[in-house]
Amino acid sequence: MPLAEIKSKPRWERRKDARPQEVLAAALDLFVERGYAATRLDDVAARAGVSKGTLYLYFENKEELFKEVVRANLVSALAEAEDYVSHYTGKSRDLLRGFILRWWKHVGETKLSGISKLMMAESGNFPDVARFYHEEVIQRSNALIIGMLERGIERGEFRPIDTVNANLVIVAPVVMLMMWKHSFHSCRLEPISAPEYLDCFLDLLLNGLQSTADSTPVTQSLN
Amino acid sequence: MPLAEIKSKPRWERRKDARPQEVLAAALDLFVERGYAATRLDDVAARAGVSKGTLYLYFENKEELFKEVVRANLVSALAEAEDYVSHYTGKSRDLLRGFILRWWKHVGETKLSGISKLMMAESGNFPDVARFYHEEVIQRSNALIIGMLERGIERGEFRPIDTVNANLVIVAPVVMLMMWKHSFHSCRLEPISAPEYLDCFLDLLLNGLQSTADSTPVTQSLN
DNA sequence: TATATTGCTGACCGACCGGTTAGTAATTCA
DNA sequence: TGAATTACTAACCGGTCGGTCAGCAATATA
Repeated sequence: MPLAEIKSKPRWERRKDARPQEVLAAALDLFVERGYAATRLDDVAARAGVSKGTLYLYFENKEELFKEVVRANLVSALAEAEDYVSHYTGKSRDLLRGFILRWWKHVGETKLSGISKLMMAESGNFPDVARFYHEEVIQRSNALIIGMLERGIERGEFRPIDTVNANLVIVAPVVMLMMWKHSFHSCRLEPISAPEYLDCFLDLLLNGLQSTADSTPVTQSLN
Repeated sequence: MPLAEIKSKPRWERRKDARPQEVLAAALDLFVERGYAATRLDDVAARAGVSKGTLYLYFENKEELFKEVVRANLVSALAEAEDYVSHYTGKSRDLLRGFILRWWKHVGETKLSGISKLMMAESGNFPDVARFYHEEVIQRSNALIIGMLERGIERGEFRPIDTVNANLVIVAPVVMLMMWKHSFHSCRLEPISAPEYLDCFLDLLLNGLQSTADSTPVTQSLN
């Protein structure tokens, strides 16, 4: 019914307010699927249901679009995590476990994990984006984890260790899990089971951290 | 002295035997520096001191060139590691520590770490290369580490744990260290100290693995 | 020195992609 | 209803890059 359609529907609509959100959503999808460099703005536009020119009405260029995607998703998730940690009153090991499991739930097992993967993968080729991400996400997350480790050591719950390096060692398995999800998925016959992997990791980690003064057994649980 | 040069030097030489090695060396450098997709064959050719056309005399295309780089470097290093492990007779914890430190020395702290990073970063966009790397490198390395964990558990040196997931958890900090070297180096004021990081990691890991039956203290050393 | 062989060059092709802009059509307002 | 406004489109531009190929020049041979 081409004739009817011409009457009923305009070829496109003016929707100034809704466009930015729709573009951000499309961009998130594609950046996660293909990475930064390999994402074509033509495709972002198509998925958002607009033409490429429209992107440039709302975003300065590819880099700024990407930054907005990060701000709208990861930075906000990080703020929530900071809130969670600062209000926690229980044992340090439960705080650390809780933080890691929550981070996995809110980032790792969602699309957002693709952003972390992408940054590890491509920051070398895009120093400006790298600096932005390092300041807005990485440094804040590092401070958070180091703080938790210091808390545990001060309270005699953790062995005294090198917190700066331990932070990196702790982050590594979580980031790697996110990366695997987005890298060799086409090769692995059975994908990694995140709950089992995290159980195994937390078991090793918390046993490795435990102070000899604190003889409470390290229990495992996913909540 | 352009006139003298014309007499003394030909504009180029025929060196059929040396070319492939020189191209492989140049390709390794550039793949490590920029990643797979971002490496231009024109640049590889320039660094190898030949024209782009020459690359195609010795390698079918970009993908095959990359595979040859991997074979000539990583696959051979892996074969040596397999040899080391199969001939080891001491304690499992020392075997595991020795394996990790050797891997760091032979791969992590050399250019080769860039290849591991590159594969994590781009395998999603190049499924054929991913499959090749998964079969030639990842699966073999997994088998090696799982074997060491089983050895430790059988001998009562390690707690009985989920070896498949533990393998991934153990690899993660090492791979991440390799990746950091090639990703946010432009942001970090002081780069991560690999020896301290690995010390911290091995301390946490070996304490986390230790069986209660085996009360020998976990000592630290870098050799 | 003349001829044959072949390693190598570099100009070229076509597809791709970030970014621009002239023009068009949906909407608003008098 | 007509004019003014502006959100939006689509064709276009310049630069890039993997891959090709006709021809040239370095070597081998005689």
